[in-house]
Amino acid sequence: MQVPSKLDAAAHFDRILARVVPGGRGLRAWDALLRAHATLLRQLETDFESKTGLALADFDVLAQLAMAGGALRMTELADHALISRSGMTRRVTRLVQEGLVRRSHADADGRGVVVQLKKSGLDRLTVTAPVHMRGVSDLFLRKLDDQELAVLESALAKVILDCTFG
Amino acid sequence: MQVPSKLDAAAHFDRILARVVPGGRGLRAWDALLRAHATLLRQLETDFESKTGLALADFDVLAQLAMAGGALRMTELADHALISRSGMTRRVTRLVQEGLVRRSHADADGRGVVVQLKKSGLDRLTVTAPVHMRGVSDLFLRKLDDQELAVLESALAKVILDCTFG
DNA sequence: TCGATATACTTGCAAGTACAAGGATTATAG
DNA sequence: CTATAATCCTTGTACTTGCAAGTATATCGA
Repeated sequence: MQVPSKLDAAAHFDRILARVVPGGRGLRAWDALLRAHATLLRQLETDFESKTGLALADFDVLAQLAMAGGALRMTELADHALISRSGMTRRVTRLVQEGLVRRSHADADGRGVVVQLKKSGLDRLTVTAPVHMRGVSDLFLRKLDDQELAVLESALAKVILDCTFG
Repeated sequence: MQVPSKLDAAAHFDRILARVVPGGRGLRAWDALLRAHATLLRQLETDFESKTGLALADFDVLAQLAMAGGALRMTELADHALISRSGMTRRVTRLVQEGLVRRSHADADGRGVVVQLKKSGLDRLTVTAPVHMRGVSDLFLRKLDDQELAVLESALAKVILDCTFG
């Protein structure tokens, strides 16, 4: 038989699930995490880019730099932004071309590159940050109460892994 | 001044944040969501692919088909898998080449394409599903108690949007 | 009935990503 | 002091993605 019957497929899959995750415990939470992340980010990226002309990924780099006091090494920047080092190299190249950040050499380490936020970058951040924060607030924060946010924060913090990208 | 001083950048950014999100309410929850998703998926994808030789994205298609009873239209499949229709076209093409699913025409709609899980696809799913479920269980479910999972499920369900991809 | 519009899927294309390899510098061990 | 290994970043390459346009079918309105 090439194509399993309708009932077979679903029932069979359910049995396999039940063997590893009894009662499907928490699987709906996992699914909700995937759906919430995918749809929220999709919407936030689209809205942000259309309103500001800036890619949300580029905004994130500027914000990470600002939160770190204005400068970070390439590797730190990549870790903070959750992308690979090679990806960050190209992203920084774009931001340098747009005049928002500058590259300079690390004082103590000849291999290192320090990315610095320029005034124009901080200005751009100043204008665009409220747009993004408003988006996060409207689509996420305002829909949840303080207790929910507290549980989200502590629970999700427990499952964060320490892994590098690329 | 090309490069803002260290204190300026961070303090300035904090002030902007505080204007839109007083007290930074819930922003750490948002950040935890992004980090948890990125690091968990990274690890799960790497582990799963190395253990089974199957891309996690392909596994997801097979699982969605099984849960739906064995067959879905292209558009439904794309919606379930949270990717664009064009992306699903290519993914299904790969799965057809591997002999795991088949394309057939929708009975009532000449435009439609129905993707059907084949026996070999269900077999592949049977072998690989425990690997993925075990990963989700180890990295996510087992680290959280029932109450945390319940709050995650209900809270995240509230923020899921109804948007299409591509 | 027939033309206009909408929907379903596929394909061309541009953009982004990660992996692997490479060049440069620093750290470590003998 | 030197050789080896480790680290930091960049570049080559292959792959994946989504958007926009194209083709085919279906639906709606006059």
